[in-house]
Amino acid sequence: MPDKKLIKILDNIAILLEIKGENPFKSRAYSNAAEIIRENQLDIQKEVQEGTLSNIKGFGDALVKKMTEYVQIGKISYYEKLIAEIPESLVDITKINSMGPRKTKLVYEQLGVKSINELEEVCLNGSLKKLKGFTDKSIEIILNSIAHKKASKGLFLQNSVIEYAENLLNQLKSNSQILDAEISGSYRRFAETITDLHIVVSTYNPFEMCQDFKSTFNANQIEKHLLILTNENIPVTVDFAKPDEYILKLHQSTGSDEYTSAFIQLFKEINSSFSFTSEEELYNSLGIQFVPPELRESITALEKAKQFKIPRLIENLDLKGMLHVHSNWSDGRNSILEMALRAKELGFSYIAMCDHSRSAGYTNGLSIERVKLQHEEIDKLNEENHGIKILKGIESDILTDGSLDYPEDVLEKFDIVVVSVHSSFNMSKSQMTKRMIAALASPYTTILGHPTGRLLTSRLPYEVDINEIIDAAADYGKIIEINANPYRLDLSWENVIYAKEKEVRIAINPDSHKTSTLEDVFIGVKVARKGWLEAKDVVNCLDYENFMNGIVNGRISRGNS
DNA sequence: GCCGTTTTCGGCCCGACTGTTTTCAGTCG
Repeated sequence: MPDKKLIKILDNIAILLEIKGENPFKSRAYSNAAEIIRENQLDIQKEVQEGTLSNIKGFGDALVKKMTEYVQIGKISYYEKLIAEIPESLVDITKINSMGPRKTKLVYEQLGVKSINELEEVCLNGSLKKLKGFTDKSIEIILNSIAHKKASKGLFLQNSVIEYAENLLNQLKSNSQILDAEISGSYRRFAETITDLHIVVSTYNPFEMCQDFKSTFNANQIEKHLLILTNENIPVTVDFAKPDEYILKLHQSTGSDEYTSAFIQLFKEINSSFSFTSEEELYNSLGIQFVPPELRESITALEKAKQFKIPRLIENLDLKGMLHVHSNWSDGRNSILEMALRAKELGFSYIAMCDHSRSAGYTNGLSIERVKLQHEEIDKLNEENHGIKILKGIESDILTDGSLDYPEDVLEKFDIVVVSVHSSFNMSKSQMTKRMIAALASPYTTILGHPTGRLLTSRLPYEVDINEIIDAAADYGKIIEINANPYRLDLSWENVIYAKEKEVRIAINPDSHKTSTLEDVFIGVKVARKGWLEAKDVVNCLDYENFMNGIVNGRISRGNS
């Protein structure tokens, strides 16, 4: 388990050095060290004690010395000195859009702004506009970004609480007097972001068990509930119930308010029993079809359940192809073969390498020459036969005019082309929509990547008419991706419902940059389930032959005999 | 601040966009 406090200190040093205007490469050395610890789950204490830290690339004499100090006394004096010089809170300001280190320094020195609230104040009272480099437009961007940040306060990504939630659950389940326990609430429904965790526990002695766990979790007790405030700052409620109440409580605390109140009404009309051994039995007793937790958002699901029209939703095992992954040819960590072999381990029979295209310079995007070399490597790997087929793909930038990033004679060499926006996010809605539709119109386009560009809790989607994009994808017969990166989940499940209505086919893609995140693809399956998708709606549920015949060979209408 | 299968010094991730810039600095992906 890497030391989160240390990672934060290193990241903060990097930003503070940038604000100070130090050598950017010195700053990068610190953020790089933080990244290495995070990525490799490095136990710094162990490395220091065993004297092995200096063997790790990225830790030179200076960093080893600072890490040793941290392990010995729990702090780094270099950092203490730095934050005595520049307020640590300036780090938060650099997270606001258009506020880089230089502008952060400027507003601090000229206006004494040390916090996001103070930044908002100088935006509103007009004093920021007097500074060089700030205009109405940039102030609008800053205010929007602050508003989004405030609105995201208290929201957690599923991904960020999963480890904590499961540990808690295991701790509860390991007690012999606890018969069953499950996380309910918006977490179980797989909401995009959650505000709290709710756990329901089955036991013959609710009140006693509640008391027993009170000290373990350092919690407040209200009757048969425990309220835990965690280090992660996410509020947790643990609800202890007797076995005969357990299923109803679990069910009641899972659905949305709208869903649950409609369900309770139905339940009162029909049922006299209150004790069930499973949720399936509960639904059965009402004479309606079982509704999977992901669908328990609106009463639509309940209506469909009455008509027995809930489809068999897609499951992890339905996926056959891993599309849209990156390798160390662009900004990925692992080689093509490493990515392929891990995908094979996860049960996939084909993988499409989709490294960045040439315009994405910061990602080491592929020049035309390097595309050729990569294709040679893929051919060689396929000849060697590693038990998984490797497809030649690309994630092509959609340029500002909507064109793709290579000439036609290069584009036609790919098996699949994922097209994505990575630049000029601040276009008007109509311009951005037009740009993306132009990309969909290209005969070389296979899949539209992360269609709204949002980053959950940190970046708003760019302005785009997503329904118009989905309509265009339907017209052109193009696929849209559910980008399963836990920060993106883009398309959102609501957009997926609309896409399904329009019969747009979906790809579930991890957009993974290393072997350890290939499993993110299964997070995308949850989004797909929440969007009512079946295996037949998702192109990477096709086996290799059908994918090649139906998607790859049918992609380009001309010159592809 | 890190690194070295030509380097112990001189590179290290680049290029487009934006603003008020008439030749450049800051931000972003």
